[in-house]
Amino acid sequence: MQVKEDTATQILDAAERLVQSRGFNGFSYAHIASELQITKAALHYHFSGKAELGEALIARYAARFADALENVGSQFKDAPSRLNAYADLYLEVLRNKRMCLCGMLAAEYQTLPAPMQNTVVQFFADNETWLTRVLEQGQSDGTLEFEGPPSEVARMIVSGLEGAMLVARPLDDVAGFQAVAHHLLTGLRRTSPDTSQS
Amino acid sequence: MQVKEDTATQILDAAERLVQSRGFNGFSYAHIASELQITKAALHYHFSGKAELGEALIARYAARFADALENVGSQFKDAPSRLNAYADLYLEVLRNKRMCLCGMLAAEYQTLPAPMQNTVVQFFADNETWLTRVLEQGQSDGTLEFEGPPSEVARMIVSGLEGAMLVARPLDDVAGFQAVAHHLLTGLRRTSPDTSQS
DNA sequence: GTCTATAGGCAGATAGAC
DNA sequence: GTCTATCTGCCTATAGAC
Repeated sequence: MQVKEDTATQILDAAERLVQSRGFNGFSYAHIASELQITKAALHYHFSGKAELGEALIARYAARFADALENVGSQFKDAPSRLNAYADLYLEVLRNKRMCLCGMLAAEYQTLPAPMQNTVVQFFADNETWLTRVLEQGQSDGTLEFEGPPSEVARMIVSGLEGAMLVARPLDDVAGFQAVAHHLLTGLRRTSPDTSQS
Repeated sequence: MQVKEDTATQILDAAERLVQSRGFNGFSYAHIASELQITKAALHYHFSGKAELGEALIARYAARFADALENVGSQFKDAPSRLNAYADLYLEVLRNKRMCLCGMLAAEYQTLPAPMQNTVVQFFADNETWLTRVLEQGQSDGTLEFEGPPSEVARMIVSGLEGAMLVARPLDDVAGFQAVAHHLLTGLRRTSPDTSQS
């Protein structure tokens, strides 16, 4: 592994952390420049403008997330385990004291350049598609049980996890996030521990 | 009712709408001024700075929300109805194409002045307290059934609704929000409609 | 209460040297 | 690739007239 990443990657890393903690309207080229000890002008060499940097940011994030989903799919075979692993992806982001990149951008949606808006929407659509398939799988093999269309439940999972991150950060309550994730997912398990009489 | 509200109220109304749609870092005094057809300087007469305006904004929003919760408590007596009415408060905000004020500020939390941060946290705490009481009531009288501490379920409801708003706005999908709210709340009802054979 | 005028700073961005 | 220097514009905020 190289000791130092290339500048473009360093810029993306810094920008990503800044957006996930402060929002797209809450950071500037000056923030990144001072952190990397280079000038603002140098940033423009790598990313022509803030909008282009933002697009690159979402593209990399979405690609990384897609990879993570693929890993989840290969490491876990049953639907409940896949859902747990999915929630753990969010948990790791929160542990780094960050909001989901696209969750943050969703809040600022109305102020974003159109290309960024479209990519944010695509991110949520892709997540729901993946979740829908997992839910259908669990419903078919009997490991999951729920009412209504799987796509609606998928939306509930995405919404619940995004909202749990959103609320957990001001409250500085990682355990609260985990509790919400647990409640969201255990409600879908067919083999609930012991709710009624055996 | 008066034909024209006083200027301070008009400013709060405009600022509220702007923050709920664009975020605290996504609007400026210039936006409000042009909307109300007055100058930026006039705004400073009513609210000395953006931070003070922000504090006033949350204070009014929280007071209004507290009133709404009181109304819900007096209009509906059983826990499931109260939860439905609670979710409808969020639905109305979304119908106006807005994000919950404190949900938006939660995203921008790290960039907010300290007094605003504290009030945002208080908002969520108050909501969870109210919901916890409703959940305890429903659990006692048997209209609700769930596992784990009521406070955790309260957190799940707040998180789920906030997240559902967050995601619904970019997707422009009010129906999706309603579906999520339905799934979140029906999972708590003891008398589920007809999940198994009759 | 609202205005004009302006201060002082930071934003995103560019030109051109090295 | 990175720099210095600079531009233009918008930001929050203030002074002082009306």
